[in-house]
Amino acid sequence: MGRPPCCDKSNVKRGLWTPEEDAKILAYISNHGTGNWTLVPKKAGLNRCGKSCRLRWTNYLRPDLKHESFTPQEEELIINLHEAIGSRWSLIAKRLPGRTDNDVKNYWNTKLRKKLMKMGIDPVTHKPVSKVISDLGCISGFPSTGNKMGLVNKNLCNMLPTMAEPTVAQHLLGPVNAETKIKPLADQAQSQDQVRSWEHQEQFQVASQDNFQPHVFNEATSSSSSSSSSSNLPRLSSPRSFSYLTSEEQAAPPCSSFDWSEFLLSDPFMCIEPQQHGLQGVLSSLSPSVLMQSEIQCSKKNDNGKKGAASENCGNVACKASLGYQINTSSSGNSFVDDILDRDNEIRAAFPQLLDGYSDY
DNA sequence: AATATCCGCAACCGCTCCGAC
DNA sequence: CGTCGGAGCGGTTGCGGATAT
Repeated sequence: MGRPPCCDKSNVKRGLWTPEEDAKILAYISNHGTGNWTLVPKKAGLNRCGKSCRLRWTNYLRPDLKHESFTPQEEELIINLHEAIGSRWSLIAKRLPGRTDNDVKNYWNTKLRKKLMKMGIDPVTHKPVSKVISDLGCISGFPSTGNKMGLVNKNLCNMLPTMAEPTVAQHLLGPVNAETKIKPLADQAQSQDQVRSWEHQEQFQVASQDNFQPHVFNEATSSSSSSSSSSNLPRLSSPRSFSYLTSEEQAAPPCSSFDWSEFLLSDPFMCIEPQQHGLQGVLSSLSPSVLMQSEIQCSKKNDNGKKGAASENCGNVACKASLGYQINTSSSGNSFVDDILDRDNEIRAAFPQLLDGYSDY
């Protein structure tokens, strides 16, 4: 049984809002504030769904909203944040004072995506389109949907941004001076809980335009250590933060060689608990930076830190992170696609039951 | 001038999250 | 611990204006 609708859709007005309706909702909220949105239309004398009222307020009527066009700085920040965390518009919007998630999303879909494509950059992976096509062309030997290897393929696609190089910022602004490279978010964070708390808004919010600088600009302008910055604002690093490991992390031995069987087994659709296959070991061997980045990606479908932080979901992401790390540090001459195919054959030999019921490819 | 197409934005839809009970 | 319902999120749709033919 599905959930009942929040209101009787047939009896509420839909579509564009009139100035009179706007005036009513503004008057009501200025007197009572925002509270229970389901009660707002009734109390404000509007024949609208409460949800519709909330959207109208948050996306258009809020007094702190900016209605002018996006600045180049905002544009740059959106691109960098999209590269780092994907289409999490609400999180991106929190870094852009006066902008809503809807604003950012629309701006991305109508302007930035096309702009990147014109520049030959894939707006999903933020990689040059030619590289994406060549990678996917190799992978396309797998069936696209409907079987388990298709899911592995999907995981690989999700992972692609973690390998993005050169970066969009470099395309836009030229190469970054290596000496002024920023430290990754993870290095600035005191704990993973801090990152989670950023995700949960309070510290993630950027209050003033003074603090608001895309990190590429920070790279170019910070003279020495970014850690000495007076601002406590966290800066999201892009997925390329893997290459921004601290010297200690770089010196540390990479995590034990990546185990493809664990990667495949960790696929949630495999219905096998990753912990049973030593994933915890993989997790514990990852550098904090890698784990932190994983956390951000993982939180896409698991925002709630309470629920299953070490569950299969994060285990899976940790594997992706591990894979990305391994690829970036691999000295093997093979492409990662070749490695996938090789290892896949091994997996198929070792775990024939995994492919029961699925056709060969 | 009329029509077709494109584009940007506001709004909606369906889903998940999360707190209250 | 499970259920319920409000709030929030991301994807999609549709309208209206701008531009091209």
